[in-house]
Amino acid sequence: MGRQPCCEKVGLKKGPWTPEEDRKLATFILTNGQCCWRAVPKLAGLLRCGKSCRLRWTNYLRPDLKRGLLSEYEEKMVIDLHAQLGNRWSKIASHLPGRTDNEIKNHWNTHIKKKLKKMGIDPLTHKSLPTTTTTTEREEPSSRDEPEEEAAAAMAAETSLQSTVTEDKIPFDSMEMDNNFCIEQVPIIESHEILDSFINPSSPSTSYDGSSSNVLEDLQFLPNLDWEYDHNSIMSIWDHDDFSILNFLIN
DNA sequence: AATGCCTCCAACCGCAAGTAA
DNA sequence: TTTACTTGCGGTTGGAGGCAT
Repeated sequence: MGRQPCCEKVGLKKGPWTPEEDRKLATFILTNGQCCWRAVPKLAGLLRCGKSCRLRWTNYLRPDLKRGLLSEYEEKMVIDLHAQLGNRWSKIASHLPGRTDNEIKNHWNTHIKKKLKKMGIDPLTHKSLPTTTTTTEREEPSSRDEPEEEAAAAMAAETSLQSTVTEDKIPFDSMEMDNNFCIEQVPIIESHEILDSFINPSSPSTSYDGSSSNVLEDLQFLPNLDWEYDHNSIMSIWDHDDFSILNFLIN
């Protein structure tokens, strides 16, 4: 028998998520936690398939995500881990707190791959490309946005980095740092953690315009939930337990 | 200013793996 | 063991925005 689609596709919305859809999904997850994704769109009142909801949450709405470009340090980590693990993006992501497999995969394909090629390193094997490599074999000629000096410096950095890589040991395991974060270990996020990240101004913003200080503002969460509270009011209820906070959110 | 090309990344697709009955 | 279903993963695509001409 053929594989069934993940959901009834007829009448389902595709493409970019709207702030309203984000708000509905986030509200649902806040209220119910992460449960059966297949049921989420129906229960949350979304015309999306469960898969799309899961992806949106894990790649974008999840409050523990970092935003912005990978730091130089994170980039080195990715290169190191890729040398060890290959294209196992989720495994690589599990070593980088707050980063998703999709984000790392995109960054690899758009930035790191090119960088390595310019440095004369094969991004697949992490070994030096043959010196006879022609321009047609490379994806692009040396370009306007990366001067030779920068490439040389990056090469030097990479060389020192590679010296730390061994066959059987990943040189740095970020799970040991900070809060022992690991993506694979956070299927359920406590409501207070979600709220904390939403409310904390240092939390990531969405891509709508990046101008506001938190996701709630970006999603226009407050007005749509008929909240009569401003940011300070939310902070003032912070000492309450989870249940009362959820009631506050829902009612 | 208009047009075309390029880059980036959010989101989709299909398959694999895991799990329950 | 088989079947049906859910979730996770990696490859790919499409569109928005930036840049060059």
